[in-house]
Parts: sequence; C-alpha cells; structure tokens
Amino acid sequence: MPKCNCENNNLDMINQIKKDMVNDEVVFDLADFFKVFADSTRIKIISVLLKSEMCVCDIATILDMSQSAVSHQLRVLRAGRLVKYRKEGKSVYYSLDDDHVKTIIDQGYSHISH
Amino acid sequence: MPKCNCENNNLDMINQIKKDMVNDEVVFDLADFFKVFADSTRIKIISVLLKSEMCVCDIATILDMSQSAVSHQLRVLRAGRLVKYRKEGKSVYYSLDDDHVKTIIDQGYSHISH
DNA sequence: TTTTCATATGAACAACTATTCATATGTTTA
DNA sequence: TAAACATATGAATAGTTGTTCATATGAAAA
Repeated sequence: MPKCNCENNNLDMINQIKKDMVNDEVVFDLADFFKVFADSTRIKIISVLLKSEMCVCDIATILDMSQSAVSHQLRVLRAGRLVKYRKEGKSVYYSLDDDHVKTIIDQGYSHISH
Repeated sequence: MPKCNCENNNLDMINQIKKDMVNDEVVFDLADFFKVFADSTRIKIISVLLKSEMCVCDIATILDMSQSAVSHQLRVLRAGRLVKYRKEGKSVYYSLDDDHVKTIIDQGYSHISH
C-alpha cells in the first residue's frame, strides 16, 4: 500500500494510523470552526466583543466598516455559535457566547509572537 | 461619530475601544495563523503528525491524497511554522514544531462537541 | 553516468468567500 | 399611519485558495 520506502514506517503502523483517523465529518466541522477565526474582520469583531457587549452599528463605527459587512460577518459568528445576541428596541446587542473564544485567541497571539 | 443611538454606548466608550484596538497588522497575522487550521486536509495532516513523525509519501498514503496536494499543504504548515522537517536520503520527515498546536486543536474539538 | 525515487513547485482551474449595493424586515417615533 | 431608524439578507463581483497536472530538483541505486 505505501508507495515509498521510508524505512522507519512499516505497513502495520500506517494501517493502524489510518484506522485511528478521526471521522471525516468531524474533521470538516473542526476546519469550519477554525474558518470562523480565519478572517481579520471577524477577529476584530471578536476583539471588540471581548471588551463589551455591543450593537451592530457601534461595531461598524469602531471598525470603520459598513453596517452590511459587519452584519454579514456577525451571521458567520452566529452560525459558529461564537456570539449570542439580544434585541432591545431597534438595536441588536451582540456578545461572546463561548468560553473557548478568548483561550483560542490568546493561544493564537501566543504563537504569532513566537 | 456613532451613527446610531444605542443608548448604553456613549462616545467616550467607543473612542476608547477604537483607540485600544489591536494593530491591523497583528490582526492580519492572527487571521493568517488560524487560516492554517481552517482546512480539513491540513487538520488531517496535523492529526497524523500528532501521532508520529512521518514522510510525505506515507502521509499521502494514509490520507488517500496525491503527493502533490500533501506537499502543497505541508508548505502552508511550514510557512505557519507549525511543522519542522528533516531530510534523510530521498525522504523528508515532517513533525510538529509547536506546543500550541495540540492545545488549539483540542480547544476546537472541545467547542464543536459543545 | 543514467535511471529511479521522493519531494517540491509553477500554472491553470474550480470552488469558496468577503464586500458592496440595493432592498427587505421589523421597531420606534412623529 | 407614515417616516425614520437599526439590522438582515440576496445578488453580483473581485479576490483568495485547494487540487490537479506537468515538470523540476536532488539524492540514491544500477
């Protein structure tokens, strides 16, 4: 089955690892989860929400972005279950809805500042 | 400056958060870091390397992928400084090169299995 | 040295994604 | 009720990304 002759990798080991591989669907879900963090706009939105609950318009103001662009990205954050929201009058207030978010962001910072 | 009347967000607060916002370049770097995790192929490669150092060909065999596709993705992992490699004869052995990798993957799993 | 093998890489293409623009929805105020 | 406001969303577009195919590089074997 292996096409090469990497001398330290025997067939048994390869077959074992292949068998132990995580289910494809789980891997896709995990990749989708990280995709949420893989955009600078969404990271900025998360950064703002780490400081305070905030309405869409104020997020747009702080980030110098259009209301539409922010709303589209909040939709992605919602789909990823990273934010929750509450409606109050005409406004919608978003806030973080996951304990892992800060941890993951911090791990990321920790890495890039090697 | 704020275009809306979200009553609990005053101008001072908005300006303060705006001023405290992380530098754009850092945010881009952070997004780029998470982009590395935002692909199922790369997550699979990382999963394999979490178990053992491995040559390119064996990774391709385990994941049922072309050598070229794996090599291209290893390049991305290398650029993100997530893997290191050593050459031995004709083969190149890759392994994980960052303590945060397992932590971040685990955090991800922790989230998606809510 | 020539061939074979393991890996890397450039170009091309298809699929995906973020933003913009226009508009819809739903709430409050006049 | 009509107008104004805050947010959401669909369509279109530009930019990005992952894979394939062909080929290059570099090392070992014949």
